[in-house]
Amino acid sequence: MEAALRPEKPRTRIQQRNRETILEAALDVFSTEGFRGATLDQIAAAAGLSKPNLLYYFPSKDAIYTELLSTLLTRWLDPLHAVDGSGDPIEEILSYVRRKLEHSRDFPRESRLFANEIVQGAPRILDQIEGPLRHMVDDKTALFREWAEAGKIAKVDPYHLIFSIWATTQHYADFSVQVQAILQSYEDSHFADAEAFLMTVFRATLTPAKT
Amino acid sequence: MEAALRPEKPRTRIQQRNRETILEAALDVFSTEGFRGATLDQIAAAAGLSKPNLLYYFPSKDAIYTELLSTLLTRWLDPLHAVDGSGDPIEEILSYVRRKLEHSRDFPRESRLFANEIVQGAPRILDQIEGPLRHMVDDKTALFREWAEAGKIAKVDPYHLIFSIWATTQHYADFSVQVQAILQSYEDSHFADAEAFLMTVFRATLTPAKT
DNA sequence: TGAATTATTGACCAATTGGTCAGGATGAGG
DNA sequence: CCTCATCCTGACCAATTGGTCAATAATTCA
Repeated sequence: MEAALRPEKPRTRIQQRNRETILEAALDVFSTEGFRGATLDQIAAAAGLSKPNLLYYFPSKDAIYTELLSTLLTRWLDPLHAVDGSGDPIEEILSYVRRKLEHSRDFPRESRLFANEIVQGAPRILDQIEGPLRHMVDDKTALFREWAEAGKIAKVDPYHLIFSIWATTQHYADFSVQVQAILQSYEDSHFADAEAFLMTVFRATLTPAKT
Repeated sequence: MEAALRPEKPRTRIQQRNRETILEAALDVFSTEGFRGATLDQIAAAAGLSKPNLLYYFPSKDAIYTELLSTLLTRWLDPLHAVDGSGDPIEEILSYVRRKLEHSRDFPRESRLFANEIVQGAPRILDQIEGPLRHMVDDKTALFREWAEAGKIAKVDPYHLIFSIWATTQHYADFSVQVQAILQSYEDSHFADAEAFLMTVFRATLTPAKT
């Protein structure tokens, strides 16, 4: 049973190390070139391995990409999972924004890989989106709606609220070239400003109108 | 002089028609596959022409792509150009948001093509971004800053304001697959909701605090 | 109509790409 | 030290891809 779900675990140290090296290099290449744009030769070069050696550890280019995508998606969803009814609603949502922004700062390649996949029609991840992702969003929007009914946050469309959080936070990873070209900041210095700005925006949006 | 700036204008009717057919088909293909992912065969098939015939009208794959990109960029920037000091500041900015959202609804392929290019590091449009685009943004942020000083809009970072407008509006084109998977709306029906939501967000963000 | 210009194509090419395979190198365990 | 499994590679392959070219078809226009 276990074996059926996770058919292969790396056995030797070498396997462990090389699989990781490959995935790391592949993330670099796939995130800037997209699936079709990336070549095994590029990945092999980036990993410091020969192309046949890549294919000793992974059955195909597709397999590398798919593995990256699936591990990526869980991490992408994690912050949303953490949103629950325990704390102050507005602070809860603002924390989510903050976590997503940190995600963009700390894992920009993952964000770009995901962006590439979605922009191009999500050909190999659509079922994940229509399944788990959609369900979790449905869950959280229900929670947001409760909060709105109870007057704890302003009455805004919860789906579009989530979209706007995704859009504004991911922007700093996905469009970082543009952001840096405009701000002429070559480090991550602008993330602090971005956070301050987004806190203002979402606090203003979510604070209920005075009765 | 004129000729130097626009070295080649389509001469015959056939040229006019076929160049347009090709660009239209190429927009379809490039926007969903990215530059490297797209093939001349795909574009030729989509255009209903033979591959050598494509290359009779355009010198290379690159040339088709570049032509699309440059015409696209001007249209992308147009709405920002239209923002000036003539009207009420908040309404002026909200109009900009509305126009950008309409752009996403009416020209999603252009938006995705642009997104593809930027996500992948803007290899063939970076100078356009560092030049004209950045200058216009610098212009408009200066205007926003004046408005903020004068107390006509809230004091928010004008650069991040613009980023957030781009991010939230383009999201509906670039990530339309995701949006539609979550909302399960297969038409553009959600654009009206998105507009209402974004109007709320930016009005709340820009309305100055009561003194 | 007929000559000149423009449009179109099949056949072809060199380079690239994902992937295979037989055999050799390098470990780990006894 | 020997053996066996793991690891690695050069050489190779078929398919794809951007692009060329000579020859043919269609238009244009006098």
